[in-house]
Amino acid sequence: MNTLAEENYLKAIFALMDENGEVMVNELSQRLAIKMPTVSSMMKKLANKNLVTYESYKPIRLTEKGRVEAALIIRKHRLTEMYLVEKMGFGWEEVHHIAEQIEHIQSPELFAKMDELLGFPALDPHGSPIPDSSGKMIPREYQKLSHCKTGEKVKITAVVNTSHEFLTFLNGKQIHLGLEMIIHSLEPFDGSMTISYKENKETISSVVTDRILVEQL
Amino acid sequence: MNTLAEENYLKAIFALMDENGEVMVNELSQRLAIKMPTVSSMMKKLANKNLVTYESYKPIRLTEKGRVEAALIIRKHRLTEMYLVEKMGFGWEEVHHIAEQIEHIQSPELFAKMDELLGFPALDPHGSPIPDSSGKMIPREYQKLSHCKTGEKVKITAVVNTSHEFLTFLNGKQIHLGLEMIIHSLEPFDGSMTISYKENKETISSVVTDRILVEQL
DNA sequence: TAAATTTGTTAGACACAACTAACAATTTTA
DNA sequence: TAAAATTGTTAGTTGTGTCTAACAAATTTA
Ligand SMILES: [Mn+2]
Ligand SMILES: [Mn+2]
Ligand SMILES: [Mn+2]
Ligand SMILES: [Mn+2]
Repeated sequence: MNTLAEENYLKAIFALMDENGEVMVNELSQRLAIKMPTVSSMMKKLANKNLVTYESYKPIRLTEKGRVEAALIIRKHRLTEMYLVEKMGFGWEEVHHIAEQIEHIQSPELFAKMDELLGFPALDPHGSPIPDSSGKMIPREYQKLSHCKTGEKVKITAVVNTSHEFLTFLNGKQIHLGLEMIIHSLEPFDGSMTISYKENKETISSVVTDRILVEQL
Repeated sequence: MNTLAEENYLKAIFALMDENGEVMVNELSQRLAIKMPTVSSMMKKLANKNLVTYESYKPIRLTEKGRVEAALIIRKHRLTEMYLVEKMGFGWEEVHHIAEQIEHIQSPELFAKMDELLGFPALDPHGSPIPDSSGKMIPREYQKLSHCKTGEKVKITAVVNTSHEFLTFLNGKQIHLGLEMIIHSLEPFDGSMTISYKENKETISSVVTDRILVEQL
């Protein structure tokens, strides 16, 4: 069994591999807010447990075993978030920090029950896919809203960042998953975008459009 | 904030004070399956944090602060057990080891929500009182079934031991909270008791009758 | 290519929470 | 009350996961 610290490293490596392909000690250090020497020595430990491949000064990669263990923690995280929103009435902005703790609970029964009560959901409340119980995850190939062009009609399928502040900002603008919108204009100078949806017309910065994933309608 | 280890010590001291009044290093050591020198040094740490009173070779007691912190962990434990049984469909024999982990989750919102969804329950699935959010717990002074006499009619109000094995044993005999029974006979030699309830007539040992709490009807 | 910057490792320290071995105090029993 | 048993402490060790200081390698910039 892996420790709490090990589990958090695995999850972070998984996310960084997803974003950038390979992972440097430096990146992992910043992501986890843990100093490089600590990360470096943890990588030796994880390599020893055959969860990552790692040689000094070379990039880090999850092994297949490591990838599956990371995916199963992410599964617990996302099932929990979905359960908290759908069955307990929490807002999508409230659940991440609770799931960050519950993802480490050791109880296959608990997560199997959540899964069952939720009807075996494919996505979490932020639109991210929930890995199956063997660790398989269907990758989402949606595009960033920031990459869309004027005149396009799109539907929000996921958000990239799940911080309380970002999601509360979206709540304030009544922006949520499934929302359909038209791109009115795109400011070339700073990438800010004017969109319309329902009765709203809003201008949002590229900081926001970079964190929203959409599908073309 | 207290560590996981500290929280488990506080809970154990609380339970032992409840059972025996005062707590010896030895008892705590056995209860937690942690060697005495470790317990001894932890007591210094907890005394330093003003959670217990402790002097070498003297019995351990929780301070008022320690008592409240212990009660709040027990509150989280029992709310969780109740939630798992009432809202998720677990059996009363399945929930203790899950609650043992979830009791350490730091999220007032999560437990407030459980409490609300459950309608602010006073008792957990094993009949134990749930402390309120200020750490107050109404003690319930039921008597052990083993102390009852032949001919008495009683109702089961709580079970003392919440191990999977004990509760599964009770399930097998269709014994549950709220069950009313008549004491047919009591064997003086070994304390075994013959009881009848519904269509059942069973003889149960004193190991069992010691762990069942009842009220007189 | 040489210097500067960034990235990473090694070495040594520390806090926490566990352990064993040895010894000391307290309580029970003879 | 003396011996034995039980209970508890002290001292020193271990493993985990963090840190800082110092140094080394790799990459970027001049
Ligand atoms: Mn999340
Ligand atoms: Mn986590
Ligand atoms: Mn319990
Ligand atoms: Mn616990």
